[in-house]
Amino acid sequence: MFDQLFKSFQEKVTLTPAEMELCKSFFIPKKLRKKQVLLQEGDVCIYNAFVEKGILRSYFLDEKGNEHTVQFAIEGWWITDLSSFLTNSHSIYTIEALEDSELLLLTTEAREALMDQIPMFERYQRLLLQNAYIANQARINSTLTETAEEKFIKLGKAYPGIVQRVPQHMLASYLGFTAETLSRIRKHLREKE
Amino acid sequence: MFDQLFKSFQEKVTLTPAEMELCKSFFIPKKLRKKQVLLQEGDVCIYNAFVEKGILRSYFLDEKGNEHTVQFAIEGWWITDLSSFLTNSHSIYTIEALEDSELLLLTTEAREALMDQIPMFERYQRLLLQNAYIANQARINSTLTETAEEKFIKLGKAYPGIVQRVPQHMLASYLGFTAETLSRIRKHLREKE
DNA sequence: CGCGGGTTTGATGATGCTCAAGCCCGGTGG
DNA sequence: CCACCGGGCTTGAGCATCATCAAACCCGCG
Repeated sequence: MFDQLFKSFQEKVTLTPAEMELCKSFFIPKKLRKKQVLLQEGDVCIYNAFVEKGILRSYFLDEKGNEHTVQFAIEGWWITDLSSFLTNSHSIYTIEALEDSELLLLTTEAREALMDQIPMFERYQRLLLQNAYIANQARINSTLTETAEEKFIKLGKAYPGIVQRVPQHMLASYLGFTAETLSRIRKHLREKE
Repeated sequence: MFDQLFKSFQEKVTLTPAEMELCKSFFIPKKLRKKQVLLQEGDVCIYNAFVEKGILRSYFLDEKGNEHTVQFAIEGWWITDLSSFLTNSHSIYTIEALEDSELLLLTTEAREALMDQIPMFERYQRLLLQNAYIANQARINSTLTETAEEKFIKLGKAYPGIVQRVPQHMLASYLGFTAETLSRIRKHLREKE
């Protein structure tokens, strides 16, 4: 149940066995079926979710009704609406499971308590935030400099696990173009070889 | 000299007068003339810079030689290449002054020391990072959903201080389009009224 | 006064979007 | 077991937005 989580800890910080044991009590295990929703647009996001198994995504709708995927999260990743979670504001995002999934949830209070009791957990959280910030910066640069085809190729290289497990139109909405465009890109790549 | 910095502290956390006094010794005051460079592409970013006076920007060049502005920073803002600063990697960005400016610099070591000695400073840093993350998320959403004209209007509303003080082509490169397009957008907005 | 960076304007073109239709395939109910 | 349904993917035609390239203009500064 906590395999992926502890693996994630160990990649960034060092926790004692006692601390790991203590951790367990703060997380709420939760299973989601495919298409079930963890956070509904308009609600306040009260959970930081860690994915033990499965795959989720967050997305929002613009005024024209177009879907924009913000993030995917597979095993070993965190997902939440940080803006809503941190400021208790209403979220514009929806977070849903794309496969049957197993999560470990952390409420705001549990997170604060953990940071108080285990200093290394605060460090872990800060490192996560730093990495997320840097990844977002890279994503902005990518939208400014790359063509649709380059973005898709890069995504495939960076996250092959995601490209294979997710419907095409969601990849397209993540990369910032339409499903039709992605279809044509794939055709073009096929014809190249 | 520290007016803007202490103002920024007070907006986010509470420091005792003694802590404020202690802080001062960790910062390195630095003046930059217009067009002078704080961080050169290829170097490792060793400073977190706080702007007391003036205005700076960070930018990078893509393979075609096009300039992309990443961030502007006016009085009361921080600017750095966080990715390079935190991981000691070579920066792809250049940071330069757009006007004669006065900065307060924080090295990696000074930052760590301050976080050790003043817990509220660590909280302040975390809040900055959170805000930066949220702002980046909003910027990504904006590029996905808005037209060039909408982006420009929004920028004017959000940061009128920047729009007035910065050359047009830098605004365009920040917003993700060309100087010619921005010129046409401005013409269009003029003709509307 | 002349230079040069920044901005404007015009003509043309590429990239990706929209709308519409057809196809493929897996799931469901008769 | 088959027919049907529907979601997702593909394909095509026309179109909108913005980029590119080139020229002219404007204006502050040396």
